[in-house]
Amino acid sequence: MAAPKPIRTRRKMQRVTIMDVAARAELSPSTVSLYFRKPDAVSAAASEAIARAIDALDYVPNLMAGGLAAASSRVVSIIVPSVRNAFFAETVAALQDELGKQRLQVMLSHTEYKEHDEENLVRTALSWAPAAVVLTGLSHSAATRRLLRDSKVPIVEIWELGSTTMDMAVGFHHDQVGQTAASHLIQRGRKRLLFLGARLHEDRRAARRAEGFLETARNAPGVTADIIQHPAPASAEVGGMLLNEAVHRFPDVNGIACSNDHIALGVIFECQRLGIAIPERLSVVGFGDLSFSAAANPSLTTIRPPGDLIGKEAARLIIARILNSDAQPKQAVIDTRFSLLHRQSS
Amino acid sequence: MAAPKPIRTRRKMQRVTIMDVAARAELSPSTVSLYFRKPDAVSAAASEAIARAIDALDYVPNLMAGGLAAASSRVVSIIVPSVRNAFFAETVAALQDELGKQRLQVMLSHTEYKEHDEENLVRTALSWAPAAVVLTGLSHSAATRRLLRDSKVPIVEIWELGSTTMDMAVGFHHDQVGQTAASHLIQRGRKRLLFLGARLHEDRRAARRAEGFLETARNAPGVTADIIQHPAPASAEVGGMLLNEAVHRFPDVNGIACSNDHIALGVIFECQRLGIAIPERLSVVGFGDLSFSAAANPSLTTIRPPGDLIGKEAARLIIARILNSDAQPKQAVIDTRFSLLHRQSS
DNA sequence: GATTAGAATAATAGCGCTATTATGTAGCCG
DNA sequence: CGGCTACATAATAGCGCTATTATTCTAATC
Repeated sequence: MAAPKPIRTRRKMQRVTIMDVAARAELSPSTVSLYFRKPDAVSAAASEAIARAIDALDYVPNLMAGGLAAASSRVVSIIVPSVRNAFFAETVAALQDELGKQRLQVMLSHTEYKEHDEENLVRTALSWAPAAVVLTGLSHSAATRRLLRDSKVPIVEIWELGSTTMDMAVGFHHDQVGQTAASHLIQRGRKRLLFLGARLHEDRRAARRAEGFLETARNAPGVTADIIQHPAPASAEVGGMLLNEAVHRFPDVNGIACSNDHIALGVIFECQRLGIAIPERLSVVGFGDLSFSAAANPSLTTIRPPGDLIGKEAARLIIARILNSDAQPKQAVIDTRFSLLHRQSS
Repeated sequence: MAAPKPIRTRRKMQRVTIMDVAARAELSPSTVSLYFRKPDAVSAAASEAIARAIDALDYVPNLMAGGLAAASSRVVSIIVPSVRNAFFAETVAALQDELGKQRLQVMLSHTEYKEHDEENLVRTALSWAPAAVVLTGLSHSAATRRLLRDSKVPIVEIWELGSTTMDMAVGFHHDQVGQTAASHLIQRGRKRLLFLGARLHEDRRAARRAEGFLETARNAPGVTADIIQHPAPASAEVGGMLLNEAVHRFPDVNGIACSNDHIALGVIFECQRLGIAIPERLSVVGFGDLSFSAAANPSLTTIRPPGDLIGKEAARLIIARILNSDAQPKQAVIDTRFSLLHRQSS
């Protein structure tokens, strides 16, 4: 007489699995799986039976099991400096919209401008065997680069263009933004220029805009230019403080470019308080074209970065790469440019 | 003579697995797994050997395999109306900071205020066996509720409080915001009040603020109040348009509450253009205390919702629930309140 | 020094799904 | 009408990890 077989293992589990669906539809699990992955390969009758079973059982697929079996997931990992920042929020939103259409999920992380955190975030991102990784900017640690290269995952670097690219990139040249701002102010007859910047020590892209600005301004005959900066994140309050410092240190200033529109808005308000006429006595150029810029008084001349387009193009590259996964991956660099919106403030 | 055994299956795989690490450290995979999950249970010598092996091999754990085996993941799924919206961006950032400390990953989705999309997003979220789900607001479809209830996953509803809660909630009462704005204007001696709102048909929380405003205003003796709205999302531009409509339709208006600070900013700019003195002829109250509100000219009286605190508290509840997963889950409702910041505009 | 609790490590058995291969079944041709 | 292709479905064998159970190995006790 055999000893009663003891129940040995007890495992947690999903309530409804693909096996339950298959049983109810009187088909094999393989066919149900196929129904999800390649619906066209399943007959109409089978499809209907499966759909009914799914509905009746309220089946929710387990994407972790699927991803493990397929050795890949439908997750796209996005790492931005900050979600609080309207620029990146716009790009993230666009990415999510476009990727969502292909049933790709967004996993979001932010570095809060601490670049050395990026490696950990990338490591965690790769733990999910993502379909692609989106990074902000071009400067990444050697370890981060190695991790990503070894993983063979498609990479898109966004919001900045430069000389090197890991895989794909979508963005624009920030030094050109600074150059454009300077050129515009000079064209408006301004000779004493300032760049007001926030957090330039951490925000490399803003720093590059400042450099481009200075370069163009100092190469122009009869024009002088300087940078005034503040370590805090950009805000209207910081903009007001910077404007005060500007008129104190450089009373003859007549052209100002700001690292972004928050700063510029602060400048506008502070000039109203100080009775400095814009644009008569002082021309102001911003960066960002934020939601308030066109409605400001005076309306703000600004340089608009195509945050939305960056997201859309990045998504397009990712999707193209995924659909063409057998083909030789080819590098892609998309320069989205930017546009100067000339309004009342200059 | 046996036929040569043909190679049958070929599978994609991770380059370095926990088995490789174990082999290199001359330990079993179990011990390596333990090293990750309960480091204290592994001897110092073993820990060191494992750490060395991980480093040498550049091992990246596969969280999908881990999640599948453990029947749970370290993902927290967050569903907000819009990441473009500074309010939610702040909360998402705070959540991410706090959850990140516990090695919990954020998976983000947005509905763009289309409530009927929420069910699909929740379904996808649940496919990852998340450790928790965070939803915005209290109104969810019956199917969404059922999905979530059946999943037994901890739920936190944020940014709104009301009579019912699915599981846990962190937020405040939006009708009280409207009441506070109205009371404040009345206290400042204003009798002809307006609420300027954007997208009230989709943004239920803004609509509730409007209701609260109207209720309090109309219950006050000698006070009249109306709502003017615009279907577009809130922006300074819309604010300017609404102010124009306001002074046209109600020339005697002397107190305005706005559905948020973008609207209020537009009102301020438009009043500057029209020569309407704030606060002498018109008092303005906003909602949000956005980055520009304190720096505006005049500085904007506004009601500050604690977006950051909401994120922190939500994270706290989630972490507490996860750490106490064996205990009876207990409902929790946290009223974060909000605060009126009295500045120059009223 | 035999006994044993406790700590550390190892073996075992899947988690739920997909990719691959195998099988069955029509449809078509010479 | 045998044989072949194309299509639909099923069987098979894991993906890389964790939870459980089993086995050591140490250290403490009498």
